[in-house]
Amino acid sequence: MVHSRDLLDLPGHVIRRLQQQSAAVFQDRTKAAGFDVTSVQFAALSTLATAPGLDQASLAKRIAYDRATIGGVIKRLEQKGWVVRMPDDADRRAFKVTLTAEGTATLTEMTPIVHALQNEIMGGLSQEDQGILLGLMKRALKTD
Amino acid sequence: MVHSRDLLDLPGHVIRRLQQQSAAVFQDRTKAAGFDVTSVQFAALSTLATAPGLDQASLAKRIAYDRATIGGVIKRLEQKGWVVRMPDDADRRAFKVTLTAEGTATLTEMTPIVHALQNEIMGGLSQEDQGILLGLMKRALKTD
DNA sequence: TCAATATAGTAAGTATACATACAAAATAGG
DNA sequence: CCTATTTTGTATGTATACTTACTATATTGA
Repeated sequence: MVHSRDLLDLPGHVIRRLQQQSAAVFQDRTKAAGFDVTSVQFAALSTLATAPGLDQASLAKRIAYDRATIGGVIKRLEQKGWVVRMPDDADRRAFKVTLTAEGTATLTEMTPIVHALQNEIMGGLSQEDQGILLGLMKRALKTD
Repeated sequence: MVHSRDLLDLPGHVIRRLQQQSAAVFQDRTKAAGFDVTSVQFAALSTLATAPGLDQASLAKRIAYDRATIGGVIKRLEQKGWVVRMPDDADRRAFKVTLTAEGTATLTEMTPIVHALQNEIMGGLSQEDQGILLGLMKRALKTD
């Protein structure tokens, strides 16, 4: 009996499914609006807009990624012409990452679309339930 | 003002973080118990225990993956000796996937550990809040 | 100051994830 | 019965994600 729990009763499984749904909605809506961007790339751009010249390791910490992953993300953002990497004079190991004019413009266009699709991520929940869900998820994050 | 929303106010971002936390807890706890398994592999094993001889496409549908991803997962489970693939006599395109004796034994050992770690995934939430959160997440899934 | 330690970014390896395309096989429909 | 469509599994390519290891550089502490 204890043994026969359905996968949908395991939070881990449901969270994975929700993340899948979230990523799919993000891709659909941004692509439909003419953008070729992932949610990770958006998070990076969004953070860099607030903190221009941030180094990769600090950026990784802010959006909760490891350095290796961020390296690839930045590389692709650079290839798209949305960010540039400049050597940090104060620390020759590090690169300062900054949005380009095009990156800034694209982010400005994308942001309202990304905000608008958030409601869709949580399916048919009422606004109130969405608020409760978001609040609980934030509290469930150990590094709030 | 509308523009300055924090990333943690975007459900998509929080869901991604929660999925990260969930995967990390899963890895830690299962590894500490001596198992080398991912949550996806567990979901596959768990489903195959209920439906022996299921083909890859059907398995993919049940745990919400595409066929390409499941192909790789099954391949790795096969390499570990936990499942076998047999040609389906009724459909020569398909393979019937079944747990081996070792796969069944391992799943039996792992299951209580996986169930036990679920509470940890949702951090410091009370049992009641965990229930509410799980319920809301399930309702948020479009394909409930 | 100088050796021990820590940190930044990269590389390599593994494991998801998904889109697209393909060959082989099954099914539907006229 | 035969063609058009669909489906199964695989292959390829792209993008996360994380671990371990490595080089270059910074920092710490005796």
